[in-house]
Order: sequence, then C-alpha cells, then structure tokens
Amino acid sequence: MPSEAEQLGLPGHCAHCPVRALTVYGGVRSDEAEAIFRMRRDVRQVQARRDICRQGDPITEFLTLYSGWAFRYTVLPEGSRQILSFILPGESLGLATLSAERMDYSVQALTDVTVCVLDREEIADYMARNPDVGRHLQREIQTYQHRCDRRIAEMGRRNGLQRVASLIADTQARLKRRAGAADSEFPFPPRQSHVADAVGLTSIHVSRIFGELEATGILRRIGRRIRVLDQSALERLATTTISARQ
Amino acid sequence: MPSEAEQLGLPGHCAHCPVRALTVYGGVRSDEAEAIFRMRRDVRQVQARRDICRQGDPITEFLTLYSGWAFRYTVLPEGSRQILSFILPGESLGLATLSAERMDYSVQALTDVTVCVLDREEIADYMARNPDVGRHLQREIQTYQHRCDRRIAEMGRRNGLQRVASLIADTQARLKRRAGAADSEFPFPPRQSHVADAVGLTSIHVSRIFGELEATGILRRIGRRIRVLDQSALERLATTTISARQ
DNA sequence: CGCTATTTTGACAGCCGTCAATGAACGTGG
DNA sequence: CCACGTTCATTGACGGCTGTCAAAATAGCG
Repeated sequence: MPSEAEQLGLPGHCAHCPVRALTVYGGVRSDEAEAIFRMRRDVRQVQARRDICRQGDPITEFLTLYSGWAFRYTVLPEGSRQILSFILPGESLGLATLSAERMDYSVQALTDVTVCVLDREEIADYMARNPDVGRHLQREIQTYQHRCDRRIAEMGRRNGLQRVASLIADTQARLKRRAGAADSEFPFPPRQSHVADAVGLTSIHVSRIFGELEATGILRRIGRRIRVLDQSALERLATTTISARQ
Repeated sequence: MPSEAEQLGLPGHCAHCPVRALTVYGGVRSDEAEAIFRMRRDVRQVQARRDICRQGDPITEFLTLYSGWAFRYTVLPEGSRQILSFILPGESLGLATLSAERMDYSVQALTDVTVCVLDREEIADYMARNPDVGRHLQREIQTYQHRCDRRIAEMGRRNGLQRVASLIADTQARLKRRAGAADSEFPFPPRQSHVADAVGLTSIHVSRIFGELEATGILRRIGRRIRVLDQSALERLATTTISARQ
C-alpha cells in the first residue's frame, strides 16, 4: 500500500513508483523494485530556477526526475545559454552520467521538481549485469543519438517557425507516449525564454512566432498549457526528415 | 610483411592495417588482428560524390573508413542537405550501425575512399564479449554525445564566422591527435558547399567567411589544404564551452 | 491591490539567403 | 601544349529572417 509520503506526492518505496516503468532501468524485470530501492540514496526536492547540478561537477550519483520538468543546458563564452534538452518525469538527467567522470553540462529545474538519487556505481553494475536492461539502455542511447542528429539538421537548416513547431510537436509526442490520453492539449511549462534558448532564437522573436502560430489557428496557449487546433498543419511545419519508408 | 595489395595502397591483412589502432575495436588487445580479419567480409572502394549507404537501408554490415574522407548527412523535406559529421580514416560510418536495424542517415564519399566491411553480428558480439573493447566503445559513444551537445549549442548560439572557425579548429584537433605531427597545416578536402551544409549556411556566405578569415590573417587556403597562421585567434573564435575547470 | 516576471509591440540594424554573373581551377581530349 | 567543359569560388545587389533596444501591456502571485 502507498506510504504516507506517497500520499503527500513524495516518492515512497520504488514498488509503487508511478514513473518507474518509464525509466531506463525500470519496467523490465518484475523483481527489480526491491533492487532499485536498495540503491536509492536520497530523494531531493529542488525549486524552479535552481540548478540541480552544474557543468564540471564530479559525478557520484545517478539522478532520475521523479516529478516536474527540468532541462540540460550549457552557457557559451559570450554568456548566452543553450538548452540541450528538456527532461520529463522518469527520464534520467543524462545517460552519460552512468560512466562519465564530470558533468559536461548543467541541469536546472524548470518547475519545482523531485529527483531520485541512485548510487552511480551500483546502478551501472546493475545495468551491466542485466542483459535486458542493458539492451534497453542501448536502445535509449541510440534514439538519443538519432534525436541529436535531427536536432542538428533542424538548427542548421530550418527557420524559427519550423523549429518552434518542431519543439512543440516533439513535446506533444513524448507526453502522448507516456500518458496515452488527451493529446491535443497538454502542459507546457517552459517560458518563451526557455523555448528561445532551446531552438536558438531570442525570446522576443519566439513571441512573434507564437503570435503567428495562434494567428494561423494552429494552436492556442492557455496558461502554462498548449492546445493544438490544427494538428496536421503543426506536423507539416515540424517534419524534419523525409519519409524514407515507402 | 605487407602484401602486394598493401603496396598498392589497398588493405591487406588487418595485422598491418595502419588505421587499426584508431578504430573502436582496435588498439586494445594484442591478438585482435587475426580475430578482426576473420570478421572481414569485403573491402570496398567508392568514388568521391557517391553514396556509401543511404538513409533507410537495412544494416547487415559494420563499415569502417580505411582511407579518404566521408560524411554523414540527411536531406530535409525542402531538399536542403545537412552534414551531420565528417568521417576520417579509422572511424566507423556510425556506431549506431552496431545495433540499429536501418540507417537513419546517409553516408557519402567526400574523396575517393576505401571502406572495410565487417560482419555486423560478429563484431557486435566481439565487442560485447571483450570488456576492454566494450569500455572503449562506451567512451566513444560518450564523447560523441558530448560532441553533439556542443554542436547544438554552436548551431543555436554562434554566428557563421564562429561556426566555420569551430569546424576548422575541430578538424585540426582530430587530425593532430592521429598524426601528432605538423598541425599548423593539414589537408582539408571539403568544398565550401560541404562546409556550408555542415555549419548551416550557404556556400556563398561561407565564401565570404573564408575571405574574412584570410583577410584577418587567421588562415590561408592552399589547394585542398588549410594553413593556420594565427592559432590563438582561431581558437578564440572557435571556443564553444566556458572553461569550467579552474 | 501592488509587485515582479513575462509577454508583446515597434523601430531599426545586421547577418545571412537569393539571384545572377563573373572568374578561377582542374581534368580531358585534341 | 592548348582548347574546352565542368565544377567550384567569388562578387555585387537586394531582401528577409532574426537580433537589439526600449517601452508598454499583461499575467501571476501574495
């Protein structure tokens, strides 16, 4: 049965974890919850706008987002920020942290978040010894690399409108995969400055772009949520790859 | 002793392969050459401007570049090309090909190239069973991911001059690592259209940028080579990450 | 209701794309 | 050795996307 902590919205035993099935290490074996729970060192809460970890930090833990949104970013010499990716509940703060020595990017809480802390060595061993989990990790790494390639193509060759559309469609697809449910409206906590730093524009120009997306009836913003009104138009803008499959 | 083929510049037995130490699978074990040679299925020559493999192709082989330059690319719906990375001798045509089912990008020969073809299953098994090689692979994947992150930051936040400078400095560093020798002048076979498609500009604008790089005395182009005249200025332009290490 | 963070708007400038034409480089064949 | 074609690089004029700056409007929150 769920513990008191869980009823307050905090993580209790891994056996009841609602996002375990979404993690790299979870959803594969049936006896895993206990094993994972034994590796757990901490559960940490971080306020929005605070860094969870910083570029250059030595890595001793493996962090998974339990609730809220976060993002990976770097700061360039000129002082501008580039958001590398947004992180959703169940996703790790970086698969590279399984083996790297130091963070080569920073991670910041976008909303208030809760983070699960596993012992880095233990989870790495667990994943190495467990073939199913290892394969799953392999697959995750691979899809992440494909994502990166698409991202590079997008930043290099597509204009602001397309890039913003792509970010929104991508987010929608990721959320849909985990919820399954309502897909035309979904939470979207990033501010325009986050969108700007993610797609490589200024927040001012992102404002113009959102204006255009609303003016053409493609979507509407409602609080910190987005409702897609013309799905196919959105996807037409967002499509990066030629459909090679016939 | 080198075979007749090798004297003609073609790969003979892996034991004499000059680029084996640079590959993901090589340079680790002393008894490996024989094992690798048994996995070798073919040695293929491809002319410049021809595709070596195409997005969507099913993957049954693991390809390594033996000589020449190649590049990974995708084509966007509008028809524009984005070069994802340049491939140098000893590098594979994509680590994802170890486990993916289909190519999710194309690879084209930039110069005339020679490619070594290994059996995909056998080399994957070999790497999985050999811990040292596995760790090496892990490291390669990790540095590739870091490279991607830097690349995204660059495309999102830096202007054309900086992006071109970055590509050149990066190439120089990669070549230096393998040759060790003369680093201020090095081969650079990509045309300006390749540079443009790699950094996300038009070849016309790349021309202007090269003009500026020469006018400010940072480098000179000599045939298909580049000579760097002002290394520190080049690096100042190229630096993407803040030096987090104190 | 007042404060702060965020978004929007307008004017203007700069980086970069497009188009078209010229020029250089290189390989081929006569 | 030169003529010639092809590919590649350069140049100039112009336009559009996006950045910058400053100010106003809005939203969110206590």
